[in-house]
Amino acid sequence: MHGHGNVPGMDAASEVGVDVRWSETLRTYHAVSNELEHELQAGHGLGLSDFELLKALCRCCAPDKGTVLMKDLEAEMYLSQSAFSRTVTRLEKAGFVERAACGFDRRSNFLAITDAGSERYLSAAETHRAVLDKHFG
Amino acid sequence: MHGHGNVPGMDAASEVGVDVRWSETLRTYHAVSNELEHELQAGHGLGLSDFELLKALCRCCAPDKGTVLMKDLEAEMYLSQSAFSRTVTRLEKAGFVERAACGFDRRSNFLAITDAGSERYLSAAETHRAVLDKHFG
DNA sequence: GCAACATAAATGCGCGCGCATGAGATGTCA
DNA sequence: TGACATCTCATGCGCGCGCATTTATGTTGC
Repeated sequence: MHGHGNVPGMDAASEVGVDVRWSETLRTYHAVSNELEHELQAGHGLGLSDFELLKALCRCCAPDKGTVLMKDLEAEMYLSQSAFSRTVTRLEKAGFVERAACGFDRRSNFLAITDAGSERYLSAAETHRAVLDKHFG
Repeated sequence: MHGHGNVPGMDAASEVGVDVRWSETLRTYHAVSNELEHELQAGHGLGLSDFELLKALCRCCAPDKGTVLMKDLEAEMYLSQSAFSRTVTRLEKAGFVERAACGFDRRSNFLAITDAGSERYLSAAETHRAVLDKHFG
């Protein structure tokens, strides 16, 4: 049953190790992301992708201007282009983010975080850190 | 900005460490699960949850009988009860799994893997291992 | 200048997920 | 026994996701 391969000895052991690493990743991911999702939603009205986008926006934008090109921000995230676009729409409707036209390329948009977005992110980040500390600390 | 807490010194460093562990989990999870999803779907017509259910079914059932109570199998998986139920329905329609009534509690169902399910799982497991080896090996 | 191709973002679509609820079977207790 | 809680599983519903396509621009080669 076990061992489809041709190299005997520590082959099976290393394969088991790979399995263990993956199943621990799965376990950790589901436990933490489920709790993050619930806590962020209940406490701050944010989904995990919403939070991650705000986090990346705070991290990537110039400290003075607070603005990034959407495509650059998208590259920082684990989301498809369409999911990213809709997350931006969601956050814009909530007033946490603003699209701004780019002067030299009218296909592109800048993205800026609003004051409300900044405040919401900062309070959500405390919840976020608390959950992470609980699981990893 | 950093450090909302009360213990100075290595506080900030440990918090960063927690962040890094979580973001690495996120990165690994997305990279591996996306590739697993694509490879399993393209090569064997199975989603990741389908595969994980077959895997748990092979692992949990008695070696001779090949059958488990649905609720027991559900407890082994990172799926809600409804998602689990629908995954079973999907796999049953595909002919990889069979529901069987439980004699002494008519609420319950046994779940059994079929020969076709076993074959499909075994070939998919090779793809699965290859992807895992590529990322972790 | 213009046709062909490339890029940024939005949108139509189907799918799998979780939550809430429903349907049916079983357990409990007066 | 009858009323009611509990358990197992299925289903209605809305949501966020990725894929494919569309729309609007830019860019390149002739």
